Parts: sequence; structure tokens; C-alpha cells
Amino acid sequence: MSPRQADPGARTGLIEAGARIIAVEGPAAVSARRLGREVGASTSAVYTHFGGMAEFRRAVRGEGFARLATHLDAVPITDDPVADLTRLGWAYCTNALTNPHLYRVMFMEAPIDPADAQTGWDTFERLVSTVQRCMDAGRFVRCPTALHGAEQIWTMTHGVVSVVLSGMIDLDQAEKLLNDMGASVFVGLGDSWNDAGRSIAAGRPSNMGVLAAIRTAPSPSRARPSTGRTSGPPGGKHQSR
Amino acid sequence: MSPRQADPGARTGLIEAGARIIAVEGPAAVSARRLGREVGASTSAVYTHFGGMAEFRRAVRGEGFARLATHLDAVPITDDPVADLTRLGWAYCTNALTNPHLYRVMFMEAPIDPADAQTGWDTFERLVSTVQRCMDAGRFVRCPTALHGAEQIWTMTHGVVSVVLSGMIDLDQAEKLLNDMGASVFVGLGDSWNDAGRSIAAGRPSNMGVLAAIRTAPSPSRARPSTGRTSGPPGGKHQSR
DNA sequence: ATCCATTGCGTAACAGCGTTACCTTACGCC
DNA sequence: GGCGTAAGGTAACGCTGTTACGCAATGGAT
Repeated sequence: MSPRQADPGARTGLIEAGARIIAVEGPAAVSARRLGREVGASTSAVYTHFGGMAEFRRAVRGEGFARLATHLDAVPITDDPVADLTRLGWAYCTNALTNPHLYRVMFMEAPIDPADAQTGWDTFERLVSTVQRCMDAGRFVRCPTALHGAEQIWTMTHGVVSVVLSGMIDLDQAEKLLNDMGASVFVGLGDSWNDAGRSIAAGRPSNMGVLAAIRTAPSPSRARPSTGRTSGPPGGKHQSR
Repeated sequence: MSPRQADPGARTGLIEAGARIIAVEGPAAVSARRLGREVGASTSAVYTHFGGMAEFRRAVRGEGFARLATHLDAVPITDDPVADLTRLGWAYCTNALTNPHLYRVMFMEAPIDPADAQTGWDTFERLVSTVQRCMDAGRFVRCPTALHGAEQIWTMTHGVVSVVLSGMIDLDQAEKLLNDMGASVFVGLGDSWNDAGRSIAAGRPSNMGVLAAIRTAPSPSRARPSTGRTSGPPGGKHQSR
């Protein structure tokens, strides 16, 4: 007694439509009706394939992690693991800043449940193993475990990315922050200032900058045409007190 | 020709109701109808006082910044500016983790416009001036400007807080990260390892931990009763490769 | 004191949202 | 070939933000 079986392509079609809508118009534009219209189905498609919008959003988040993993895996492995770490950081930033809405859905929405956290850490496996290579190479001599080092590097990078997405600092400052804090964290993990500086310079993307493309195409989503000033943090006169 | 003038208390009443609902039930529970019901008015109150839900949310965000400023201003000023900086960091974390929903609204939602970014930096004035004191005391000898140092410290702290809120790491790991990365950043700004360690120890909240209260009351909002495990990052077997 | 322009604000309607009950339809096994 | 099962469309429910409309209240001008 095998009844009609669901179209296997429909599920991935919905997820891709969701990711596309999020990328272009933001998470608010994703609705069951819109998704149905987009794939030529009705609202109930979301319910037969996912059980509800909440589960659907989880699936889209998983797609986001998969895409991030693809970006990270594209980073080559060289004999300078700290430079590789730097390259992973830039790849992470590029992925996040070219798909800000998807990044927000992945890391900045309501707390994800433990299973999703595991998914996140699985995609960071590449980061953890690179930190391990830094330890094996005698660069991160003060790093207790690869996971702890990876947590530091990811937290720092995520902090910078997230602060750029919030509009509190601009891309130029973010670049400075990543360079300076990256060096500080690497040294804190045991590298020497000279070696860290050399590896960070080596890991700097050749087509400087990767972020230039993002800078010229400021907002791939916000419908608001422009409020005028681009501002950033408080001007230069901000030498404190 | 002066017509009936609006109740001046209605505006603040709406904002406070919004902040309260966000804190308890999350941003999704805030609606024009709910707000009207809450203050004994109708949906149009939001429109006469704010012009729409978007403007209203901006006002609530401003309220969040005001509360954060209050928390930061409560931190005493001592003769160890780096310890003061540490205390500011803990105050920031306590504020964020006791009001996670409000924090999310302030820093993790759609890009705020330049005026709001200015508001944010105004509430960080206290942080900037404390970094300046660290420079004046000869502690942050490698820090080019107080604003740059403040950006580093805030970005790092926000990164950790935000990663806790995302559920990817737990509070114990966050505490380690804040201590370790805080030391790295302080040293990167020019402090010595010994001085940084001493000041961080001095700035550690006496009632250790401030976060214990948060840990015991895990989630002041999520209606979901419990999915079972509390997990966190991947278990201990995660020593990489 | 009266009047009236002006604005606050409640009511009701609109379109769109997530979700679900109901029903038709298409499929694989007997 | 027919039947049972599940896919998936239709339509409704209550919710949302937003707005047009109308009544109520108010302070200056008369």
C-alpha cells in the first residue's frame, strides 16, 4: 500500500527559494504563501515538507551552514597554518558580508537548539583542524585545545562581522579591527608578534580588497533608497573625554 | 488655534510597555494591538505618537541604549583604569544576558541608520573615556586612539555575548573566552601580560559569578518548555582531527 | 462666554500572515 | 483494475500593520 510520494525536488526547491528570497529581500519577505507562489505550489507545501514555518527556517539555516562550509573548504592548505587561519577568516567575512541576511538568520536570530549548534560546530571543523595544525607547528604554544583556540578566533571574527552588519562600524574600520585583533588573539594563543604579522600579511587576500566589491554594492537588500549620509561611527573629533 | 494636545505620558508608557513585552515574551509579541491593550488605548496610539511600528521599534531601541548607559555609568572609577575596563565589560555582559531580547533588538536586527549608530556610540562614551585613561596611565602604549581601542574591546565583548545568545557556546566557555581574549586584546593594545592579568583579576565581579543567576534562570523568555539536553558545543572528544 | 479650527484617538475596514480542516487527486501494491 | 494512502489545493480562522473616517476635546480668537 504505497500511496503517492512527495516530490523530492520540491523540498530543496523550497529551501533554495527561501534562501534566495532571504538574500534579496530579507527574512521578513519569506512567507508560506510567497514560497508556494515561488515554486508553483500552495501554502500547504511548506507543511507537507517541513511541518511549519519554524521547521522550514531551520532547514534554510542548515542550507546557510552548508554554503558557509563550501566557502571554508575552498580555502587552500599551505605550510603556513596561521596564514591559512587568516584566509579562513577572510573567507568567513566574505561569505557573511555578501549574504548578510542569510548570516543574520544563521547566527543572530532566536536561540537555536542544541542540534543546530552541533551543525554549526560541524561546519567549523575546518577551522578547528587548522588551529590544531598551528599547535602542531609550534605556533600556538599557549593554546590549551584546538577547540578553545577556534572559539576565540570565531568569536572575534563573528564579533567584527556582526558589528558591521549592525551598522555601528564601517568596512574600513572592520578591516583594521580584524588585522589588529587577529594579531592580538594569535599572539595570545602563543604565536610571536613577528610570525603573526607575517602570516596575517601572507593570508591577506591578493585582490585587495575582497570587501571592495561589497563596499561598492552597499546593501543587497534594504529597499530604503538612501537616507543621505553614510556616516559610520562618530567623526574624527572623537578623541574621547 | 491650539487643539487637544497628546498625553505626554502615553509615549513613554508605550515605550516601557514595549520594552517589558520584549523582555518577557520577545520582540514577536510586540504588536500595535497588544500595545494599545497594554496601556489602555487603541492601535492608533502607536501611529499618533510614533508614526508606525518601525519608528516605535526605533524608540524602544533608544530606551535599550539608555538602560545600557545606566548600567555602564554605575561602574565605579578607580585608579586602575584597566580593571575599570574589565568591570565595564562585565556590566555590559550582565545587562545583555539579563535582557537578551532587548539586546538582540539593539544590536542584532536589521541595520540601524546612521543616527542610531550615533546613539550607540554616545552610550559607549564611558567606554571610550576609560580607554583614554588607560592610555594616559601608560598602560595602552600601542593604542593609536581611544576610539580604536574601544572598538576592539566592544567588538570582542559583543562577539562573546552574541555567540552565547546564539546558543553556540555556553556561559562557562564565554567566561573563559572573555578572560583570555580580554587579556590578549589588552596586551595587543600595549599592556603587559602581568599587568593585564592583575587588572582582569581585580575587575572580576566579587559575587562570582554575576552570570550564576543567569545560568540558573536559563531563559527568561523562550516559551518552549525544554527540548531535553542543554548541550553546548560538541562534547569533550573534540580535540580535533 | 462662545465658537471653531485643530488635533488626539477609537472604530472599522483592508490586505496579508501562519495554520488547519477538508477535500480532491495521483500513485503503488494487491 | 481497483483500492488505500498520502500529497497537496482550497478555504477558513484569528492574528498582524496600516489607514480612512468620525467623534471628542481643547485653547485661542472673538
